[in-house]
Amino acid sequence: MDFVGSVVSGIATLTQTMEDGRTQMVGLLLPSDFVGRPGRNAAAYDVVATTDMVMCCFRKAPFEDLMERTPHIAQRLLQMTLDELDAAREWMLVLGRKTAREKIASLLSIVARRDASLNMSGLSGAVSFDLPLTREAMADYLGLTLETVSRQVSALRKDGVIQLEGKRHITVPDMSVLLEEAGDDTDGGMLI
Amino acid sequence: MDFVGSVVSGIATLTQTMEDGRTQMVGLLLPSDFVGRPGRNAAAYDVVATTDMVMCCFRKAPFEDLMERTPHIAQRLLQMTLDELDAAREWMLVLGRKTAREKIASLLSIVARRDASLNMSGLSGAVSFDLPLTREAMADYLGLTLETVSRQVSALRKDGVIQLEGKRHITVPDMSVLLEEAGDDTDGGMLI
DNA sequence: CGTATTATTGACCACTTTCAAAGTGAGTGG
DNA sequence: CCACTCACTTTGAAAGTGGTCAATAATACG
Repeated sequence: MDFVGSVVSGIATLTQTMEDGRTQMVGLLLPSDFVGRPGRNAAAYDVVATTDMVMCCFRKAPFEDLMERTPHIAQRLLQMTLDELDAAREWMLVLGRKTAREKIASLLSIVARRDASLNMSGLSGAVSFDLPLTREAMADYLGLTLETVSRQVSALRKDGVIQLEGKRHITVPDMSVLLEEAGDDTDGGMLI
Repeated sequence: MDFVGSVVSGIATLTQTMEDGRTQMVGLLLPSDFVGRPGRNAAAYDVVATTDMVMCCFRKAPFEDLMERTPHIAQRLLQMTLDELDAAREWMLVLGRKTAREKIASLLSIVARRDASLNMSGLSGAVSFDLPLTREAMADYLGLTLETVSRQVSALRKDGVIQLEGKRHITVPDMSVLLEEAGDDTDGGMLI
């Protein structure tokens, strides 16, 4: 990669893969996210677009020069990287300690939260959104098999925590129930 | 936390905990590591010293002023944070996709590698080091129970992959065997 | 309409956890 | 010096969660 850039539209995934094919998603690139490592030459993971994408790219050398001359760019990148680090570490808790059902609920709350902040719709009352991932992608994100993902999504539906229209459109009648299922704090904290 | 700083000696852990007590270690702070988030007020996780420690601290406000006036500090912190992000993401693969035995082997190789680079000893031939963690801390790091950790350490010993002297001192007769067990690439890549 | 992709469901099994008991070793005080 | 305690570790047996393999269903697309 001899460029860096930022996502304008579309979705990409960051994944790591073992020799025998096991793969783990380690990040999701959404509009406004930054791509690339200033000061690095090798990309540590696979970056795969899952939809058509538009990106705004810069050649790396000129970008690094710009960074030398404009200190606030490095400071801004530092803030963004710290946010990514927080997200990665939160995900480590999900991967290491949560049950399959809690993992699904965690993923759905994250997507719901992001969707709400994007549409300026609140999180009180019913929340409705599209899942941008296949069952297999969800499995790779959550460290599960796609069969387990399918089963747990069905279980959450049977228990009334979520409603499905088609395969991908999800309605959450009561966010606090979903958060309870995710094992997160029910009360407070929800600053979108 | 109204200060930032850097570890001089000793070891601390970063952990996240759920209400019901399940905990996941999300990072290890070793000598030379940086602690704190310039530009943030709240710490997202628990920081716990597991040994006596010496740290070199700065009050946050003056440090942030210094960062404004010395661009290279932000650039250096960006590099360090990118390294931490890479480590966190590599660990996501371990947590999400590896078996208990592979997790143990992965942890041991990381400690061995760190130890080797610290002592300038190579990784060819037998490698010997102290584990700075209890079984419980290993379990929290790996997303396992301490019983499973104990069983898998015993299994690796029975299979001759490692040798134990006491509970904490480990000898690896052949690093490539351990790396094989970790599910990592055996060949190449080992630049310490 | 047929094929390919994605998703659901079932049966069975393996791995990890849970619960319980016993072992080890360092440090303390009689 | 030895028994005692406490923290850490090992080991066993039973239970449960998620994985594997396999068949079926739904959906999209040519």
